[in-house]
Amino acid sequence: MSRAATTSDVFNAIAESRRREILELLASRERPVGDIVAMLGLEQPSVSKHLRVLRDVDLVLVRRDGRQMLYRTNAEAIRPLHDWASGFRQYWRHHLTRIKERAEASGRPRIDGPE
Amino acid sequence: MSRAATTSDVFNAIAESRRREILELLASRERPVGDIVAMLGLEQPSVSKHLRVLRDVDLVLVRRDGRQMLYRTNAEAIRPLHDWASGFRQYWRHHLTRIKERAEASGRPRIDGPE
DNA sequence: AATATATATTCCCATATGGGAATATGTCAA
DNA sequence: TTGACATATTCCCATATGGGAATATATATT
Repeated sequence: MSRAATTSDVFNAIAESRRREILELLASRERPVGDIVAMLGLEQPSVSKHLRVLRDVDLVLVRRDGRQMLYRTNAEAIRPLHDWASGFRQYWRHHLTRIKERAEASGRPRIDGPE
Repeated sequence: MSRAATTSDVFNAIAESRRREILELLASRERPVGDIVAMLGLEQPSVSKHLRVLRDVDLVLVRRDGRQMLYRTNAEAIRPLHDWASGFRQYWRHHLTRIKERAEASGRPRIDGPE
């Protein structure tokens, strides 16, 4: 097997930094493709291809307005990513904090149980 | 140019679901490679290769214990990902909810505080 | 209809996989 | 030293890019 498709899920889709930039641009307001091309300095076909990937995983929504296609970020689709990362928050506190907590709470059932 | 290397950054490294599973396993405690192989049902070389990628972007830390290599997740490295996704939180609330909140709570401190 | 404008798609190509198989490396035990 | 155990690395291969160039599609304008 080879690497998973960029359109297989949100995690793969945002692996590309250009696509993350596009999502940032389209988060606060919808914009036509041409604006993205101008703002990021990419080739138009390149932007269209990235948008296609983002659309396939529902990270952006589109609507037509005359000859323009107006894209905007579907922030809701980024949530799973945020939630996944949030699961690690409890572990990224500084060591000192963790040691302190452990000392203060000795006797308490294992915080860090098996599995 | 082709697709970016999985070791180019955290975003590319976690694009692979197997690697995300490994990070979850190693978040609460360090474990030898063999345990990961058994728990995820993957081939040993495959696990070693995934661990190599995770190491290259500092998503895991290692120490040797006899012939075993004990790996554990470096949660701190997942933070950039979480932070990036957090930037979109303000946009993923439902419209109705947002409108309602705005109407009811003008002036009230944020329910959904920072972090 | 003919032309211009805005996007999308297709083709080609160098590159980076991820899995399987085989092999190398490192460490402990007898 | 020899053998067993635990990991890591290398090779091979099918697949999926992402960028550039060329082309197709859709819509507005005259």
